[in-house]
Amino acid sequence: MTGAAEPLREASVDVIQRELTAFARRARAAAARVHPELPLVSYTLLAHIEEQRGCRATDLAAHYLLDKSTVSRQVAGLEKLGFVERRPAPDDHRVQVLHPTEAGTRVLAAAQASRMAAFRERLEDWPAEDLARFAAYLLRYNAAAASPLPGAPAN
Amino acid sequence: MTGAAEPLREASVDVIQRELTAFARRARAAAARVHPELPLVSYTLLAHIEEQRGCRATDLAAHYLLDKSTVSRQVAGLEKLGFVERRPAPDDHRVQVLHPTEAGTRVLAAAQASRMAAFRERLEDWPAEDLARFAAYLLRYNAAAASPLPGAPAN
DNA sequence: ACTTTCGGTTGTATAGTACAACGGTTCTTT
DNA sequence: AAAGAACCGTTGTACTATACAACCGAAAGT
Repeated sequence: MTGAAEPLREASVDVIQRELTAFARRARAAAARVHPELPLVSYTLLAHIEEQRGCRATDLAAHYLLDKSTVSRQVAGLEKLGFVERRPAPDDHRVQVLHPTEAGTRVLAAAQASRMAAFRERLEDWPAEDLARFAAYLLRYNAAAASPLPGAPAN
Repeated sequence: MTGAAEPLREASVDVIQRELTAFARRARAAAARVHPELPLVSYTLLAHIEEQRGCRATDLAAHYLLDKSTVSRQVAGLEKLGFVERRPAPDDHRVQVLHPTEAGTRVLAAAQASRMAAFRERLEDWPAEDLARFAAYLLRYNAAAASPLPGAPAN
């Protein structure tokens, strides 16, 4: 067990828990404010698609821990908006490779820019060193969260 | 302007942006896994109610940047579950002060415990120093995010 | 060939949220 | 004091995000 004799750790974990939760609560509303054009979470998916220069729906589901159906609908939405394009894979007829369209790339760039601007403004007066450490912590935390806990039921 | 001649800052901000977003995406699902009993965001509201030892719905809305109607329904849900109680304010007949019930306090404690456990497990092998710094960064970030940006339209 | 497994879609259900309209209350202003 | 404004909360409606389960077609394993 993690020692009960470490109140400092406990307190830190508690704060982290609380603050990450607070952030999560606000995130959606904030995102909607920052880029109302790109409806939603699709922004993230589109970003991933673009970054990977083409990927399958299953990859998205796996990477973001989303259900297939959710991804399917999100992608359908993006397609209807004309931001992604599906191309059947030549070798495997089951998969369809997703690519951003010209419009998709454009809108994504715009959304990323305003998003970045919002973050930059909030982090404006942070020393570079703290920024770097904060980034590293988040990466580390999320990496741990991504892999299901060892003993978890993983349902 | 934040200097364009600081690629390190940019990179850090980018990572922070991405990772916080990733966290936000997963948070809800994770919360549902950790405490399915307490339907979700309600957990946060209930926690706030308890912490404040009684508060009004409007306070919740203001604090969490939620619409009145959303809070109204959340509270209604919590009440139906028997976790909060409304008491009319003696002085002002418009407001109703929210208090956790016995059951509410109990379930909240349980949820907090399992939530904490999950976080603790994920943060298990972090040095205490890093935990403390991570917590501080999150506090700082959220404090900045809570106050609407100076130039923001705030629509 | 038969059966799994895999990638994706669709049906259905639920949580969370917003906006707009409304009903009472209380406070302001004339 | 009467009229109007501001405030607190609820309800109607709509939409996004999400999951689970059932399904279809294609591919891989036996």
